[in-house]
Amino acid sequence: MITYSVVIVDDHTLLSQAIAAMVNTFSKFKVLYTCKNGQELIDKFSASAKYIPDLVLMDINMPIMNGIETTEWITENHENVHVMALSVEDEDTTILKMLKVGAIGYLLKDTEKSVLEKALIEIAENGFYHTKSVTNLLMKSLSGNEVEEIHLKDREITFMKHACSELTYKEVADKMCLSPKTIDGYRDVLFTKLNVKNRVGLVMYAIKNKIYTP
Amino acid sequence: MITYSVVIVDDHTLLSQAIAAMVNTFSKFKVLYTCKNGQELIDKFSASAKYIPDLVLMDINMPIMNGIETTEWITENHENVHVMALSVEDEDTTILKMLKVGAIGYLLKDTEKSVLEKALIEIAENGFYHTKSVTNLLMKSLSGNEVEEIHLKDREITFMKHACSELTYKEVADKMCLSPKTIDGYRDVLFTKLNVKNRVGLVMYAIKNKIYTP
DNA sequence: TTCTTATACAGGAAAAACCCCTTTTTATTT
DNA sequence: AAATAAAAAGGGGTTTTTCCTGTATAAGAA
Repeated sequence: MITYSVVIVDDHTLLSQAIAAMVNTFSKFKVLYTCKNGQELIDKFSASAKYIPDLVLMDINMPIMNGIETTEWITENHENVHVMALSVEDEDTTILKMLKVGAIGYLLKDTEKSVLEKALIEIAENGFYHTKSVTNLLMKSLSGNEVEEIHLKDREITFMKHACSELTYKEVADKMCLSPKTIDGYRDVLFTKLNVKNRVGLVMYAIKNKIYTP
Repeated sequence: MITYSVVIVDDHTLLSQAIAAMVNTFSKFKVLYTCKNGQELIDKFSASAKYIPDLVLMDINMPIMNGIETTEWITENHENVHVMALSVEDEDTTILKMLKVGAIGYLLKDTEKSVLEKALIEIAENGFYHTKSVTNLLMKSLSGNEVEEIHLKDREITFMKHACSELTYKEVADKMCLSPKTIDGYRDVLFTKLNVKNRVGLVMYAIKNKIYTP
């Protein structure tokens, strides 16, 4: 019987080790090793071909190099390695971003063991796996409004972080050594870019997109 | 050899099953069952004495009945059951709240398998386990400023949830069927109660304390 | 050089948020 | 029923935010 090699990437060591233990109980799969972040994984891949698995189970929120960047690197450099995203959040845009950079599956962490096994088998044998919620999401995204890229510049991000505080805009301006009117500009640009109506909307966007962590 | 029975409570099924698998590899421990939230656990406890374990590994953020409430119930009704908190967040106040209601240990989810085993053994045999960060925290809390209880009423919480949106206060007033002036009142009371200066402060408090989940 | 383009900044006005203090209404207690 | 406490609402003010439109300036492209 063919066994597929699996690598797990997750900054929560306990979780990754636990999933590793679980995957090892599946007869068709064998965990090669686990990583704490994307950088570690790339280092491994680059070190030797024997560290390159068939499948990567990838958490999205990681320090140093997150799941999206890492998945992008994998699909660009090792196209025969399959990546399945594994995450606690079912935020629409996050899932889409993962699929966009080449993940072929997306599982929420609150799934059953048997579902995980089924997903792994399907990926290994057919090359794809999607939970129903992802399918729905894909349909939503295909039918109509495009999920366009929002590119934020460094200064906008800095401003947004300051906006997630109790500072007034004038105080933010002081911190950034800019005129309050310039800050007005940043804010207005972000309002239209991110499609929000006021500062609270800005704060929510920053939090949802990990620009600011409460 | 004595084996200790363990129950795992976590709404992320995958994680709880994975941890269960891991705990079962520890020779001294045996998982009785897993639960998705506090309510399920209480139902089990109440159903039969054979469902009452020696140890509970408890996640804090759960729907229906969270880790803090559940731990409180356990320590009140089954004082010989030990609870260890298991969480991704190392927010000071959360850890303190857990310890306050009777958890005897606190582990962050990014710990090593071996650390978990050591922790379980220490709890089972000595009845306590604290990671270094918790010890630090306890010292901080003991030396000085008391962590005083902030009691929020239902309407204040409802208001706060609405404040975490792009609605204006006037619109919030409409939603709650109150005069804008009453909303003004709620806001001002919360500002002093929670020691924040503006709406963003309110939003941050709500998020940090899981009153609103982005 | 001239034409863009991006960035920093301004004036002004209206809306919303914030603050303090008072009154009415409703519920609770005695 | 009267006293008291709490919740809801209002008056009127200042500050901040929001939303326009428009200008100066420097850097890069034609």
